[in-house]
Amino acid sequence: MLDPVSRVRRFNRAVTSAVGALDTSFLGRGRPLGAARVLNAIGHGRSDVSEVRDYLGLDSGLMSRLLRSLEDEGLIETQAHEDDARRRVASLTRAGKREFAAYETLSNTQAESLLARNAQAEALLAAMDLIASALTRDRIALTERDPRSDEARYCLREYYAELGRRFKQGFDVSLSRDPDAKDMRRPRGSFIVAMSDTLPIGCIGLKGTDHGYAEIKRLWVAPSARGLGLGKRLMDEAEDAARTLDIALLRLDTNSALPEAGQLYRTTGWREIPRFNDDPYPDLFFEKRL
Amino acid sequence: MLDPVSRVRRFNRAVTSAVGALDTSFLGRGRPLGAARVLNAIGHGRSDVSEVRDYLGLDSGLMSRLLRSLEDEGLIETQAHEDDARRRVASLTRAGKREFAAYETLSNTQAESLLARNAQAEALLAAMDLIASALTRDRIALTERDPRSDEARYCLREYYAELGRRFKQGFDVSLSRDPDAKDMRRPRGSFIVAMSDTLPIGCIGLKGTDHGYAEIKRLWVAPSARGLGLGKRLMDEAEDAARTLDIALLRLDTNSALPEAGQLYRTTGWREIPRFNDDPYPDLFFEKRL
DNA sequence: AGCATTGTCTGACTTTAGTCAGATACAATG
DNA sequence: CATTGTATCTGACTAAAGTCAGACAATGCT
Repeated sequence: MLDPVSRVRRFNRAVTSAVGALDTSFLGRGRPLGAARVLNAIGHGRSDVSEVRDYLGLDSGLMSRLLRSLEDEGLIETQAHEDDARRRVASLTRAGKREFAAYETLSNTQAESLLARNAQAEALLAAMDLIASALTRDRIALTERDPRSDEARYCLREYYAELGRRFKQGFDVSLSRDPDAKDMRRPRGSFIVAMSDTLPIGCIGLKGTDHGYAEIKRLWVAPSARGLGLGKRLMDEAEDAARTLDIALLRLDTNSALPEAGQLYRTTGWREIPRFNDDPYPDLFFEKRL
Repeated sequence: MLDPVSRVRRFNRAVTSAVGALDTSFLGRGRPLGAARVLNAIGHGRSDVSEVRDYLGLDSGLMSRLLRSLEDEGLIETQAHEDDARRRVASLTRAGKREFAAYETLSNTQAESLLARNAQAEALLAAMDLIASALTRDRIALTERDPRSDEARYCLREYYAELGRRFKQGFDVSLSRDPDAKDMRRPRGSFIVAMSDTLPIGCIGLKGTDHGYAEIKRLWVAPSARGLGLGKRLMDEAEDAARTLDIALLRLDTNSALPEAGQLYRTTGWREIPRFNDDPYPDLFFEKRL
């Protein structure tokens, strides 16, 4: 009843019935669930037939029939892939887009009503983020993004907000050496965002300089994604990016108010060095040779 | 991507595939899901056929056939209900108990592996409790329990622990006027536990005295279940219990370090009165005439 | 060019889930 | 004791999901 396993299982039961309710609402549009799922997968940008099939785990025969039934309804069109005529690419027709939008509205409405029913919506959302990150930890994708992209800017905002909370004196980005976006773009550098499904949950910047080394900047992991080893993965990815850019020496600065960061650097081959810049915030400096 | 609705939907997707995986693992025992669900419902103590049918939402014809197939497998036996021969009662055979235990092991193993994969298991469990409570808020059952039952004692332990955290001077139950269990049993009083599925998430005690009034004691709501109006429901239930016991006057004491409690009393017809006991912890005293 | 491989489609099939209209046996009621 | 109601069961049906073996065309490889 009260042990951890029971609590997980209670959660499973609660969530199973909630998920079942969403499935049921999807049936309200007069189409079997299988066809609805294919339509939605296509609507969400999975145009390649084999991609949809893998995503939904369908047999190729079944997949083909579901496509046919959606075609008969006039909701999708398929054509051969331009590079490989064996592969087929599906797209929504005008009617298909309308139908997809109707499913989106259903999903959004049920999500909104869940939030509206709940007084402590922010706590609920934080709990959902945490669980979703834990469940999809094997599917966290590290992707190179432009440092000015929505995803990157979301991460940076969250990162600055967290520094503001953790530094006694707060954090004002204009006082810090804010790296120029172009220093974190290839070929000078790189910016990597960790995506869990559609949510950015971590980032790291590799900032090129003219001093014979590159800097690691803006390493951030969302609170909901801590404990998954994501910081290490981001760091490894940034080091790989540095190697592809023929960068042999990395430096970074950090603050002793972020002990978990210092710990990570010390255990992954970084060496503490004297201060190498005049940024007012950091008080710890590291270097690593690749 | 980052708005509340997207976060809920990301959670839904993450959880759908995790839950789907559990269903799939249940298929590994060579039995359709429907039959497995019936077997598990019976294993969990739902012996009455109509009870299982309601719980699983099955048509009576389908239910009958699933029972038959489990009987053919030698996993269950059915017999007429002893008070009403129309109703049937199902029970597991020896082989059925083994099979049920195997399903339990599957569920437990997957729950354990989820926890084991995760460094921050306690945070994950807290998030799961919160979400499960929010999703099942319409199914929270208030049930009278013996104050010495496992469920009641779990609630009281949690209650004392919370007081210890919230009182500056801590909380030592031996210094407080700990109500005797028999004062919170009928006919002198009552003890009510709020159950969400199998988890106790709140409690309240009605303690009989010999002074012409009864006291409300040990009103507690689990952190994961706050914001659902559960405190008010527990209080209403305790007042109802008092009425059935012909108690006309209620008193309670509380502490100003628990502002949400004082707020609840003030808005539900309680009147502040002078101190009526010498317990060292409370500093606020209320009375309500029924 | 010849041959194996790949991606999709078709037809024939099975299993699972679910519906619905009686049939049957028992219980409650006046 | 007849009537009405209730719980379950049976038979006949449908829809949906899934499986499997081959067909077919395009592609890749030697």
